[in-house]
Amino acid sequence: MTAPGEAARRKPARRPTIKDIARRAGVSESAVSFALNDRPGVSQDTRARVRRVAEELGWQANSAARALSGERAGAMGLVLARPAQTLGVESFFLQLVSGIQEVLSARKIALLFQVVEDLDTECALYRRWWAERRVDGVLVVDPRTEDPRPELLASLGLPAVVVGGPAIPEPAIPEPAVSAPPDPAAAHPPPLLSTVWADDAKAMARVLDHLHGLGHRRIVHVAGMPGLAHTERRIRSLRTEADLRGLDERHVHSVTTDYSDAEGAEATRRILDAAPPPTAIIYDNDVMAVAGASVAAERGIPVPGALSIVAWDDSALCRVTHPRLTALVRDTPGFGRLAAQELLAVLDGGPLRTVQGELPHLEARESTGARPPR
Amino acid sequence: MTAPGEAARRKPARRPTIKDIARRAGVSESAVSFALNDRPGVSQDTRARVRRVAEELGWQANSAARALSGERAGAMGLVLARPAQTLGVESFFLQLVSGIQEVLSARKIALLFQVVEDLDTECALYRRWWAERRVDGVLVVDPRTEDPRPELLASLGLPAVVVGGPAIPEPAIPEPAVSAPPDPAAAHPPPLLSTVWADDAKAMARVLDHLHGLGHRRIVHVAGMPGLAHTERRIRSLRTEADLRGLDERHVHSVTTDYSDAEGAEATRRILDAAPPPTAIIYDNDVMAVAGASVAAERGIPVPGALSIVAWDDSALCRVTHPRLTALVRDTPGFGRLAAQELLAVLDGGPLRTVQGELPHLEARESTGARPPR
DNA sequence: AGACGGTACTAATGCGTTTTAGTAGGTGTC
DNA sequence: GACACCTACTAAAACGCATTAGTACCGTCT
Repeated sequence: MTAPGEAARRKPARRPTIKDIARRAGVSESAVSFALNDRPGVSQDTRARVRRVAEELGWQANSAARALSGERAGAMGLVLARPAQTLGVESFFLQLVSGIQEVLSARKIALLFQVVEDLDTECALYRRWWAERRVDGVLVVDPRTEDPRPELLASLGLPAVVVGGPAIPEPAIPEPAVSAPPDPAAAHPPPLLSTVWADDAKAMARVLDHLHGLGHRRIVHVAGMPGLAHTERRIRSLRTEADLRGLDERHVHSVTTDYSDAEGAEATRRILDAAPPPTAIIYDNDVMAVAGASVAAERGIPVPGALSIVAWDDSALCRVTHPRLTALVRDTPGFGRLAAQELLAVLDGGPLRTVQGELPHLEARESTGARPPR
Repeated sequence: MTAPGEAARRKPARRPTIKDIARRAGVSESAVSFALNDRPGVSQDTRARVRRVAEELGWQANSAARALSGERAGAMGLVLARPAQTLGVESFFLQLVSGIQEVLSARKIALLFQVVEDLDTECALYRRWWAERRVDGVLVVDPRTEDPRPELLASLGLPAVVVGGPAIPEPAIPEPAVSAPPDPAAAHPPPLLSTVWADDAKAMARVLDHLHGLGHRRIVHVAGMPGLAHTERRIRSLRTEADLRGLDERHVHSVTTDYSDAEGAEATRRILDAAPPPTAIIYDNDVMAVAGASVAAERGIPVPGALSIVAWDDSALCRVTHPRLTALVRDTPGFGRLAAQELLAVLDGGPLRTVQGELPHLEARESTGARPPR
C-alpha cells in the first residue's frame, strides 16, 4: 500500500460527467439530463436507473457548464464596503451571512462574499460580476440615503435585494403636513429593488417607552454613520418619539459617528461634558455601547445609577460587560434568511416587494434603571 | 423620457462577448482571444485595437465559459465550521478574509465563503465544490489535531493551504527524549498541504517573559477548543515555558473552553475560586478576556492590582474595556494575504511549503502589572 | 525556382451541460 | 390501413471561451 498522500498527488481523480453516466446507463446524454433535472421525456424506469448510476458515480453538475448553457451561475454575491480597520467586532455580518447561507445552500447556491474599501469599488465589483456572469443576484447591505446602487443594479438587470432599506419614510409616521410638498416624486421614488427591512421607528418607540417609563427626560442617541439609511431613519424616529412626549431638541437629540469604538467613546465624553448631562444614552451598535460604558466607568459614573445605557443590537459583547447592557435584540440570522428568500423570489420572477423583518425586542438588563433623583 | 427603473427592467442589456469584439475589430474570435490573453499570434497593432474595442464595450470574460474551457474556475473557497450561535464577536475572521481578498481580487479571483455547522458538513462541501468544479482551491482554517481535511483534499487533488497549522511539533521545542518513540511516522506524518502559521511557541514565550518579569508565578491559561491544533500548541508551549522557569503544573496550567464569552466567564470564576488563586490569566481570545475582566470587576478584584489579564488577539474589544487589556497583537489581514499568496503559489504548481507568518507582539496596556504583594 | 521558415491570421474543435429538433415505435381512430 | 398522436428516446446545436490545426502571405536560403 502506498502512502495515501502520494497516491492522491499522482492520480487526481477525474470527475464524472454526464457522458459517463450515459455510457454506464446505456442511454443518451440528453436522456440523462432529462432524468436528472426532472424533465419529461424519460420513463420512470430509465429515470430511476440514471439516478442510481449518477449516485454511484458521485456525479455533481459542473457549475461552469451549467452556467454557460444559458442558465444560472448558481451563486449570489454580497459586498461589504468597509474600510479594513473598521472591520471587526460587530457580530452583525457573520450572523447575517450565516442566515443567508442557510437558505441558499439548501438550493446549492454559493455565496460570493467580498469585502471592499468603499462604495465605488463596490459598484465596480457589481459591474464586473455582472459582466462575468459570476452571480445571479446580489444582496445589498448598508443602504444609504443617496444610494447609487439600486439604480446601477436595476440598469444592469442584476436581481438584487436591499437589506436594511428602504430610505423611504415609514408609513407609521405621517410627516407633518406642509403647505407645498417640495417634490413628492423625488421624495418617494418608486423602489427599484426589493427590500427587506426592520421597523426602526417602532423599535425606537420601544426604547423610548422603556427609558421614558423609567423617568428619563434627557436622552442622547449616539447614531452610526450619517449617510446610512437606517441611521437617518432612527434619528428621525427619535425626534418623532420625543415630540410625542413633548421633549425638545435640547433634551433629546442624536449625534453621528462612524460606528467605531473610538468615536463611540469620544462622543460619550463630549456628551457627558454637557451641562446638564443626559441621564440615558442610546448607542446604535454594541461596540459603541460598550465603549461608552467604559468611559462611564473611567469617570466613576455609576451605571445605571447615574446613567442608563441601551445598545441597539445585542451580542456577546453586551453580556460580558459589567453591568450587562440592556439591548435591542433582533434575529439577525432570521433577517438574513428572509433576505435570501426574497432574493430567490426575485430570481424566480416574483414582483418587487418590500417585506418587513421581525420587530426587535428590548432585552432589559442591568444597564438601565430609574432616572437619578434631582 | 421613461422612468429609469422601468427602462432597466425592460431592456436587460446584453453582455458583450468575444464575438462582438471580433466583429467590431474586424478580426476572428481567435485573434481576439490571443490579443486579450497576451498570447502570440497577433501583431502589436491588432492587439492594441482589440484591447481598445474590448475596453469600449466593457467586456469581461464570462467566468463560466472560461472555467469550462479547461481552465480555472477563478474562485477560491473558505469554509468556516462553527455552530451558528458561536459566530460573532471575534474580529479574526473578517480581518483574515479581508486580507485574503486583497490578494485574490487583484487577480480577479472570487472568494466563496461559507459558514457551516460542523466538520462533516465542511468536508461534504469540499467534495461538492470539487465535483462542481466551483473552486480552484480552498483555504482551510481552524486546523485540528486529528484533522480529516488534509487527507480528503489531497485525495481529491483540490489545492489547499492550511491557515494556522500545522499540528506538528515546533522544531524550536525539542521533545523530551523518550526510550522508544512510539511511531515517528505517525507522529510526524509528511504534510499533505501547504501551511501558513504563526509561531505560537515564541508568542507564548513573550507572554511568559512579560508576566514572569512582572513577578507572576501563578498563571492560568484559559485556552480555546481542545481539538484545535493551535490550542494544543499553545498549551504545550505554556508547559515548556513554565518548565524553563521551574514552575510546575500546580502553578501554571491551562484549561480549555469553547471560546465563548460564557465559558470564558465560567472558567474565570472557577479559577478565581482556587486557593491560592492565580495572579495572572492568559485568555486565548479577546472575547473571553473581556468576559474574564468583567468577572473580576463583578467580584471587586482590582485589575491589574490583584489580577493581571492578557488577551491573545487584539481588537477594539480590548481597548473599550476599563482598564484596557494587554494583548498579543498580530497582523491578521497580513496573515490572510500570506495564505492567499501561498494558495496561488500552490495553484501555479509550486512545491508544498510551510511558511511562517509574522511573530505577534505583546501590546502592554493597563491590564497587566506587578504581582500583588503577599 | 523550389523548399523552408516565420508571421499573422482564420477555421474548427472541445469543455459539460441544457435545449431544441428530430425519429422510431406503438396505439388509437375512422 | 393511412392518418394523426403519443411516448421514449437520440442527435445536434448552443452557450463563450481557449486552443489546436490549418492557411495565406512574405522573405530567405540554396
